[in-house]
Amino acid sequence: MTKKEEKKFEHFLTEFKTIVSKKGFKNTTQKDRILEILYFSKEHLSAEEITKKVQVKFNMDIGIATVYRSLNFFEHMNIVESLDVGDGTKRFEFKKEQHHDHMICTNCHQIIEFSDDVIELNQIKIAEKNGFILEDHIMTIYGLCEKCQKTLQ
Amino acid sequence: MTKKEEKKFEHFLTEFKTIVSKKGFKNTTQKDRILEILYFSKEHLSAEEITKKVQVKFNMDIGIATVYRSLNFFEHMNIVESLDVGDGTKRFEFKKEQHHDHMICTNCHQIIEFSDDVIELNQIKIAEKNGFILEDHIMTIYGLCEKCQKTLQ
DNA sequence: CTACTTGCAAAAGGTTTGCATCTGA
DNA sequence: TCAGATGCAAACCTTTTGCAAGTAG
Repeated sequence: MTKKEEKKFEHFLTEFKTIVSKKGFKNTTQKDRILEILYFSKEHLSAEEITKKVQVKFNMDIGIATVYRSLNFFEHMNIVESLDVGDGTKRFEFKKEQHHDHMICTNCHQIIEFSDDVIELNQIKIAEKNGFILEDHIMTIYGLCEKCQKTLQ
Repeated sequence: MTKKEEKKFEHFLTEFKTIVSKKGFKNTTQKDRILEILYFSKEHLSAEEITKKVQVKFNMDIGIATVYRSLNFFEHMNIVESLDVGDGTKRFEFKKEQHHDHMICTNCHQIIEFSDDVIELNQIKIAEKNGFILEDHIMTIYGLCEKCQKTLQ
């Protein structure tokens, strides 16, 4: 990761911790580390993977329960979102500024991210039409990726 | 359910059982009953709910393992699909002719079905653009339904 | 007959919870 | 100081699996 990205993260973290304090929660090293792993991860991580990455990168052992509790906390704080890939575990990712959706290979579980304005717009329309207050949405396309198409031939 | 719907189901079941036989699998009363419950259910059912409904409607006890195995079998046969509502259980529904997506209330977990041609079309485009062979897709919108908007005020 | 199914109970696997201890503010 | 956070282990829940017995074709 570049110096610039690091700065960006540090800035985000400082701001986030202020909000946490204001809401009466406490900032801890554990939360910081988990967040840092999520922030810089290009993959969607499971709780167990996060635990391991924290151990490797920061030489710090965190209880898996703490990881789950932090993840739920971050989800409530709306800075992390979870995703069901269909491999039996919940996976988490840092919520980027711009929304995106996922395309998942049913064979190798590889995840490709994409975003599409037309779909975004239509989701809003549909929610309105049904009287829903839109909170979030998941659009996941399942299929065979190019690599697996060849492998399975 | 009307007589006409019953006829339709019987016809479907006969046809499906022929395919099952051809593929070398066996037809059983258990599978028939589970399928009948799914076919006529307006809700998306969990394995446990299906087990209970079979017991009530047909006065027949089915092991939960059998229900799960049948459900997986039906999914492979492409006549049933599963859905993650976010309440900790997998839910199943009979695959209707026309595809539809789901809008789920994050408070009461009520499910509204909808379909939207624009979204369907764009999914195909996105899959193509990324070299995926489209198999399936999930489009789920999360929000607060009208009822819960009032309740939570 | 015999390969596929079922049912039971045990196992598995992910996630949550109770509780004593610790710690940030 | 003390409410919130952590870590451990146990508990929970849903789903899967091994195996002996049953049954469709």
